Amino acid sequence: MGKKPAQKLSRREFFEKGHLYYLTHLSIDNVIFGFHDNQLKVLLLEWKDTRRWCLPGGFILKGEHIEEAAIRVLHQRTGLNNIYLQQFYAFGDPNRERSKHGIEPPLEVKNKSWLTERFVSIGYWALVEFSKVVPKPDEFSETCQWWDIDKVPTLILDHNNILEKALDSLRRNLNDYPVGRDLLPPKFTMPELQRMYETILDKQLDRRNFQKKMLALDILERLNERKQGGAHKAPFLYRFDQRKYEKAMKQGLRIGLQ
Amino acid sequence: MGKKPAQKLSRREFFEKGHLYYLTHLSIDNVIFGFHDNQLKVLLLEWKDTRRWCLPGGFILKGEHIEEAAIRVLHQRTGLNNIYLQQFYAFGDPNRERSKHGIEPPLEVKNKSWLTERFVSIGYWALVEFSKVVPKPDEFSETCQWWDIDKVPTLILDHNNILEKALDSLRRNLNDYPVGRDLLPPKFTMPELQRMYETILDKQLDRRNFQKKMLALDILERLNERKQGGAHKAPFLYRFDQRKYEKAMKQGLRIGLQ
DNA sequence: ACAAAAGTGTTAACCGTACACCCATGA
DNA sequence: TCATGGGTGTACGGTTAACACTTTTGT
Repeated sequence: MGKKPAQKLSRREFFEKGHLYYLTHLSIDNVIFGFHDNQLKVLLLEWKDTRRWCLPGGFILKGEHIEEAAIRVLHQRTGLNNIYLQQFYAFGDPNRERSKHGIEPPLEVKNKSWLTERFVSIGYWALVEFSKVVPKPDEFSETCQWWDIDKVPTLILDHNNILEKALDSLRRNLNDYPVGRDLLPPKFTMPELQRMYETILDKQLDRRNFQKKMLALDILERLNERKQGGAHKAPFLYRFDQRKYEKAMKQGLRIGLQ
Repeated sequence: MGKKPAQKLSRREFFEKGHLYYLTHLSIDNVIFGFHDNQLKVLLLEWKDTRRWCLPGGFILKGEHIEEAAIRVLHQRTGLNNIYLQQFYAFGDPNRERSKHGIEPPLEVKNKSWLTERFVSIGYWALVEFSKVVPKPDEFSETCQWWDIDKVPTLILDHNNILEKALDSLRRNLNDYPVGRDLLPPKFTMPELQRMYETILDKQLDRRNFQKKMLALDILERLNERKQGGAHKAPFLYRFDQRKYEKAMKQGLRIGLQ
């Protein structure tokens, strides 16, 4: 008890016996951001029964650090490892009960399941490289797919609110820490980096000042290559200097974008 | 069940039956800051049995918002209402078990109590007016008193770490939101306000530039009184403009102190 | 040749910082 | 009258924001 179940629980066992392995009343919700086609995206799941969308989440094993749990969930949905996760808020409204929102466990276990109780959820956000993700639905969901951040439908429970708060936290983070490495491919152009910032901040930035600021941070390395194939002048490719990036990650920056 | 217990639980009932009223595996820890004698203070409790110090904390009733729980705990220890509380982090190390840190429930209920399990704790910090607080120990503690922030002893569990993180969060908050109203008496002088900032930031600030910045925020109102009784030139008294303070609280500031 | 995107440089306004001067008060 | 703390103003330097010009490329 308290360890990882020796074998995967069946759906029914999960409802009936999950509380033997997982912490009750507590869940994790991950807001997984990606960037593609000049759009900020978020990974969502669609429930099998209700056909409603939600954030990828999960529960905490009894011997597991909550961050480990978040990492595990992230890995299960995206296949990715070594991802930067940021805890941003705990959601503790007493109305956070699945039963109050039309999300019932199967009839045969109703009123017996730990899942009908009220849950406090701890929110994490993550930034991932869009192209590397292979979205995998979990056993309760039909599909797992990316949504444009401004087209997200009404989600279950307070998940829209959680997403909102995650975006807030991410934006606040933008001015104090470097970000691009996790959202962009290893090599990228300055205009691409700028689009990313503009998309997250939902704000237009001056091309020339942006370039100066980014270079002044001293975390970028310009390569002797240009991105070919565009319709116009070929822009230089850049990559992050790993060492300097890590350092900036630790001690913070003060970017101050317009 | 799930409601507030009709009458206060005895110590033994609390250990044996607490899980009927409170969420298991979940606790609240409050870091309550005060300011007095040019010192930042934090309110701590001393356990009866182990004589060790800890942060004032508590548990979440089944029908209670986690923030309500934090407010309730704050009220019980300080007697204060309407206090600004800020959630700053959830602590989820699986080693957060009382039993692993020499904090055992009474022998007669050992191994039967929900309190021996591992707990995830949600941290809140609060700023309170030192002089208004009447520290009240809870039923498990001997004393409840203020400690200078730089003289805090070794606390139980990871409470030193929680305190550290709370200070971090408070400092980060300082540059984005107004703060003084909650830590200072209603009328205060500019030097007093400056000492408060200096103490929290642990940094000396230029007197003249500080004054300019604070006034530029446009949340202070200078009164036609001066603080008498000091050894030197009598400084003006100020108070916060409530409406403007609230507004700044919502939309944030960008102070940028040296 | 032209439009559109990218690279580079210049300037003026603003802000943060350092510092000087005067005033009030108690010893 | 002197030391100390408080109130107010100025000047310098660096940063930010606004903007102009040139280069490259596909059509």
